[in-house]
Amino acid sequence: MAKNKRDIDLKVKQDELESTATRLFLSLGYDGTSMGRIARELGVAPNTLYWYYASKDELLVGVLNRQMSQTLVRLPTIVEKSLKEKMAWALREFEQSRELVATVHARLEQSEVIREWHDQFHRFVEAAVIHTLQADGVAKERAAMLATVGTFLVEGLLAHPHSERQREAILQWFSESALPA
Amino acid sequence: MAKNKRDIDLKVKQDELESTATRLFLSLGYDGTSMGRIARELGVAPNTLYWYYASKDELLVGVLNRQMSQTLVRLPTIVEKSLKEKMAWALREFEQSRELVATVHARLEQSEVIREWHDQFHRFVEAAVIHTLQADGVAKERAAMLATVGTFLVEGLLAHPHSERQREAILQWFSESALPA
DNA sequence: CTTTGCTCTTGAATGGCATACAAGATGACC
DNA sequence: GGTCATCTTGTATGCCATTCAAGAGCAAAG
Repeated sequence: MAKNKRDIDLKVKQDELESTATRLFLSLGYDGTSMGRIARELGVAPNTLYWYYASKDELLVGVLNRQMSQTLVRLPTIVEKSLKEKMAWALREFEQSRELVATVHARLEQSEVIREWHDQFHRFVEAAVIHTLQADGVAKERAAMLATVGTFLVEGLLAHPHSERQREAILQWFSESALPA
Repeated sequence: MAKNKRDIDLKVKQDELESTATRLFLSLGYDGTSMGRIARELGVAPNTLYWYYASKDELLVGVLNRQMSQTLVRLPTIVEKSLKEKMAWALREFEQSRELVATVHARLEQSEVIREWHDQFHRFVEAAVIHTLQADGVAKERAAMLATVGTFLVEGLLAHPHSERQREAILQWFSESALPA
C-alpha cells in the first residue's frame, strides 16, 4: 500500500514541523515567530509550510494538539491525587505554554480553527473536572459550576505572575470551598 | 500662556484620536485595526499618529486609560452594593472590551508599556476589592487572596461565553464562599 | 522504457503592516 | 519679517502571511 507509506511520511514530516514550530512558539511567542523563521530553521522555503497547513493558525492548532497529547500521557499519574494536587499539576503542565494560552484567547475572535480547538479543549477539561468532583461527592449541577470556576482559576494563575504562596493559598481555599466536608 | 493653549489643543487632538481608535478597536479588534485605517477615518496621513503616540501599543494604552476613566465615573453608583452586584457590574462594564482584555494579556510579553499598564491596573483593582472585602469583615490576608480570585473569575467570565445562569451561579457561589456568614 | 499523474517543493510575487526619516506647512513670539 | 517649536505629510523600508504557477521526484500504468 503506497498510500499508506505516503501517509506515514506525511505524519513524520508534520511531526518534525510541529516540533520545530512548538520550540519556536514557546521561546519567541506566536507573533514573534514568523512562518519564514520556522521554515529557515527546517531548511525549507517559507511557502512549503502551506502545503501542510492552510494557515499559521492551523499550524498553531497542530502545535496545541501536540502539547495536549503529551500532557495526556502524563495524566494517569495524578488520577488518584486530590483536587488541589490535580490543579497544581495542571498549572505545572501548562506553565511553559503560558504565552500560547494567552495567544489562543486573543485569536478566538479572528480564527475559526482556533475557536473550535478552544471550545473542544474546554469541553474536554470541564468534563474531566466534573467527573472528578462528582467522584468526590459533589452534586452534578454544582460540579459543573465549580469546574468552570476551577478552570478560570488555573487560567488566571497562568496569565498572571504570582508567588508560590499565593498559588498555594488560592488552590487550598478553592478545594476547601468546593468539596464537601 | 501659549504653552498652555497648545497643551489644550494637544489634549483635544489626542481625544479625537483615542475616540476613533477606541471605536475601531472595539469593533474590529486591535489586530484587525491598522494604524492606516485609524488615520483614514480621521482624514490624516498614517504617520501623523506617530507624532502623538510612539507606537500602536502606546495608542492602545491611551484607549485603555480612556475606557478606564469612563468606568471610574460610573464607579460611585455601586459602592453601596453587595460584592456580587459589584462583580456583575464590573462584568457589564468590561463586556464590550472583552476582546481588548484578551489583547492586553496576549501582548504582555511583547510590549513593556502594555505590561506596565496591566500591572498598574491590577494593583488598582485588587486594592479596591481588598478594601471592599475588608469592609465586609474579611481578614486582610484572606481578602488579598480573594481579591485575586475575584479578578480571575471576572476575567474568565469575560474571556469565555456563558449563560446568564452560569454567571449568576458562579458569582453567587463566590460571594457565599468568600464572605463570612 | 516511456508516459501519466500524484505528492511535495520552490521562486517570485502581492498586498498589507508598523514604523522611520526628512522635508514641508502652520502659526506664535521676538 | 524672521526664527522657532509644533504639527503634517510623502516617501520609503523591511517584515509579514499568503498565493500562484511552475517545477522536481517518484510510483504506477501502458
